[in-house]
Amino acid sequence: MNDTSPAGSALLQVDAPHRELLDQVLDKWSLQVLDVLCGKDLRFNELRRAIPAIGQKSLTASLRRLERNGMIERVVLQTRPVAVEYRIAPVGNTLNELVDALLRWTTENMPEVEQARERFDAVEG
Amino acid sequence: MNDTSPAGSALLQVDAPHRELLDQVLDKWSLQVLDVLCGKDLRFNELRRAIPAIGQKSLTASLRRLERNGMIERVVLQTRPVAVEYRIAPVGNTLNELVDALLRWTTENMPEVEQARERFDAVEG
DNA sequence: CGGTATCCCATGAGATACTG
DNA sequence: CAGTATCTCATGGGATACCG
Repeated sequence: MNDTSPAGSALLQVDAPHRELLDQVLDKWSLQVLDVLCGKDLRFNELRRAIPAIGQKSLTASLRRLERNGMIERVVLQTRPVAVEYRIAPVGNTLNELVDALLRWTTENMPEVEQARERFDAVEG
Repeated sequence: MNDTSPAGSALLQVDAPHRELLDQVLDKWSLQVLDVLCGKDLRFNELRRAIPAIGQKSLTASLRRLERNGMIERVVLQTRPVAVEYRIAPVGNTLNELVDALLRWTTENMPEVEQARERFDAVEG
């Protein structure tokens, strides 16, 4: 690759399948759903309580998307009335490890980020 | 932590500062802007050509956000007419390494993801 | 060249009501 | 309990025109 070739990975382009997958599993709510399910299996309403800010509609959409991509499994327990349990799939666990790495990155770099923000806001203030 | 404690990292909650930082530097376009700038420094219109799908407005917004958080630097070259160059900051480079890890994850798990999608789509068809 | 300003629309997501 | 259906609204982002 010489210095006139286009930089950047094609996998990150908005229409690329890899990028589409990232968008579907790392969206606003799925990040958190995945995270709480890594701790333990939970039922629908337990998830709602674990993530108080989420709405029914968003939780349902997030669960369906994560299930469709194989990150979690939906288990219908044959009780009366029926109960539904969600559990993390192995591949979902590997994704969560990367999310944890992102979280560690934010923690390590937060001081530097806040200094940058102060400098920026001071100029354009 | 026993098995009745709430699962999940508080840092991922929607109003947490760490989460807000992730949202600001990993949004739809910033991911790609960061990526192409990791290869080489680029001017505004060079960035537009490197990311054809991006609009002026989105590019400007993305660059400002990345600059404010210290991920990139905006350098005004004193030429005639004035030129502006954007370059990745060290902290931006460390972030890009994590994004690369995410991309590798998608590549490794794409076959399994596609199988999961087929199973899901076959049932709810 | 490197933006800013304005209008417009599609999507995400909250609130609320209802159902097997 | 575990959703579905509907309405509404805020935000992101595309298109276009203009500016120093």
